[in-house]
Amino acid sequence: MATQPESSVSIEESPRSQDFNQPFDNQQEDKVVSKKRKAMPTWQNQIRISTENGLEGNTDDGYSWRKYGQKDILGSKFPRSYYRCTYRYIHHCMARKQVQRTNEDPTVFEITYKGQHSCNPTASPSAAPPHSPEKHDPIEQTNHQLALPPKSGVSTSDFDATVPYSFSFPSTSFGSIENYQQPHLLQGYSPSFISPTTSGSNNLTECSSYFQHHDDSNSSLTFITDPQDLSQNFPFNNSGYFM
DNA sequence: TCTATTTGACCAGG
DNA sequence: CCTGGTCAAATAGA
Repeated sequence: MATQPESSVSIEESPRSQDFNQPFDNQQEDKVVSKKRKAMPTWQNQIRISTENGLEGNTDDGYSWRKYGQKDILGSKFPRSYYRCTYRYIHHCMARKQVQRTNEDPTVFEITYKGQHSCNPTASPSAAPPHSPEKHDPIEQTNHQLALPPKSGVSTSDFDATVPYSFSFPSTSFGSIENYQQPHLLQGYSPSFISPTTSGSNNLTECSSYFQHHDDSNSSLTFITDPQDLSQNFPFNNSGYFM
């Protein structure tokens, strides 16, 4: 049974009192429910899904995401999906992703990435060959609203590569996921903070665990793509958000 | 059978 | 008080 990832869960993750457990009974609630949940890099990306080709709809950035929740956002016509790295407990990958379809343009998906990946992308050839003709990517599941006709055509990725984080998705060139680079800003931070104790497995991937610093004011690693950049995609409001 | 997804409820922050 | 975010249990699919 030790093979089950759950074992790790019980060890790493403490049972969060939720139903009928008093949070006061904990003896080490010191870190339980950390007060500061922020202090993590956050950047947004807008992915436009061409109605003619769902290729862009492939929000898969090369990592394995597991949906852990969906909530309706006030003012948003579509619910927001919450994803977290599949290897959260395996590699302490606290990377999360939020996908929300814009209210005005259902073809545009606003993906908000939170945290950095401490695991390697699933670029494994055994998992997804670069020549994958077409994978049934569930897009954003909730496509019942607007079924995008699957079609194999040219991908007109209008995605702005203005982002300083080389966040260009393999739109036209599939298979070059390896050059997927995350904001190197992390490197400039305190990468010396590693937890070799638990993930002592085999440094298959250096954990650039930024984790939470003592700071929570605003000097955190919160960086978002230039608001102006968003304006280009969102003529609705230059405030950075629609509506 | 296992894994991923779904849905509801709970909690914390503003 | 309301909204957003997360977890946990149940269900579906492979």
